[in-house]
Amino acid sequence: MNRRNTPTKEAVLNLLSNSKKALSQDAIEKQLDIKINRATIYRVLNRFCEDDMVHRIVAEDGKQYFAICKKCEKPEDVQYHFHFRCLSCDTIECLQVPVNYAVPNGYQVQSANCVLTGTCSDCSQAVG
Amino acid sequence: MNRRNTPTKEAVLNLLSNSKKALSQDAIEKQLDIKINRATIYRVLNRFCEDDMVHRIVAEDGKQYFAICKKCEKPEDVQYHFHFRCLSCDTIECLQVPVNYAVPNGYQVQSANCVLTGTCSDCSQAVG
DNA sequence: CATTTATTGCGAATAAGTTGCAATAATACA
DNA sequence: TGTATTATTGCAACTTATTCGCAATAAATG
Repeated sequence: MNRRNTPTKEAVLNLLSNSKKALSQDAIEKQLDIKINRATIYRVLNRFCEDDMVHRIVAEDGKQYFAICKKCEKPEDVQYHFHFRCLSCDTIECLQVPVNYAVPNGYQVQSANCVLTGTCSDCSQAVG
Repeated sequence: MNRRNTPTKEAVLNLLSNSKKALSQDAIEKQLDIKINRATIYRVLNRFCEDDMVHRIVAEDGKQYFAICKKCEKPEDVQYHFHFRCLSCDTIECLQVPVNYAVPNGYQVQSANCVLTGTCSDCSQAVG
């Protein structure tokens, strides 16, 4: 199952690389210049996740969001970080805030999905 | 919009009260003795959440799970806590582990949804 | 250039959750 | 205790996110 390079793959990866926010399939489809099928976008994203190039966030709305962030490049340092969902501008971003936890004996953690929801700094300021 | 007491409401509340795990609508429907419509269960659960009797967790599977836990009784102390999703026994439970975070300036947090996924203590031991 | 097979598009399927509407039943009050 | 008010319920239909089967397309390899 060797991976192949396709325009689709490149386009999605570019978009994610240049985005400061985590993107949903929906958002990706809208922002792409080229028309790519919904199912294809999901498949490309799922492959990225399998290959650990991208991480997946599930927000309180139950939707999946995808992000590449600088911290992902040094996973030893900050394996899991908080995400922030802004209800005002409806975006999700990676925070430079590590997730610290100490689970009770016997629990084995394989992954963490931590999302804080509220108003981001941009939108908080916009009020004043 | 005063709340009324109904058998449905009581049954769901009882189930949640006696459950050590967070339950999905699906699980609730199955565990109930009486047959209650899917939509009704959701409406009852949503009302519980509005009234702060129950809290809602969204897991990595994108599904909603509902729980009453002791910590919820003293929300000042431990407002947010981690949840644990066990892939082995397919359950979600509240951990007595508080969520600590320090968001950057300007961010306003309204809620937190933090789920750790892996193998719970029961299932970890089951291997040996 | 030909072969292999990963990738794509399409349509349909699945699953979670919500909504409109009419019927039912819990509460308040005469 | 009977009646009016309206919260709650069941049903069916709808929405939205995500996946899947399948045939067609197009990377990679040699």
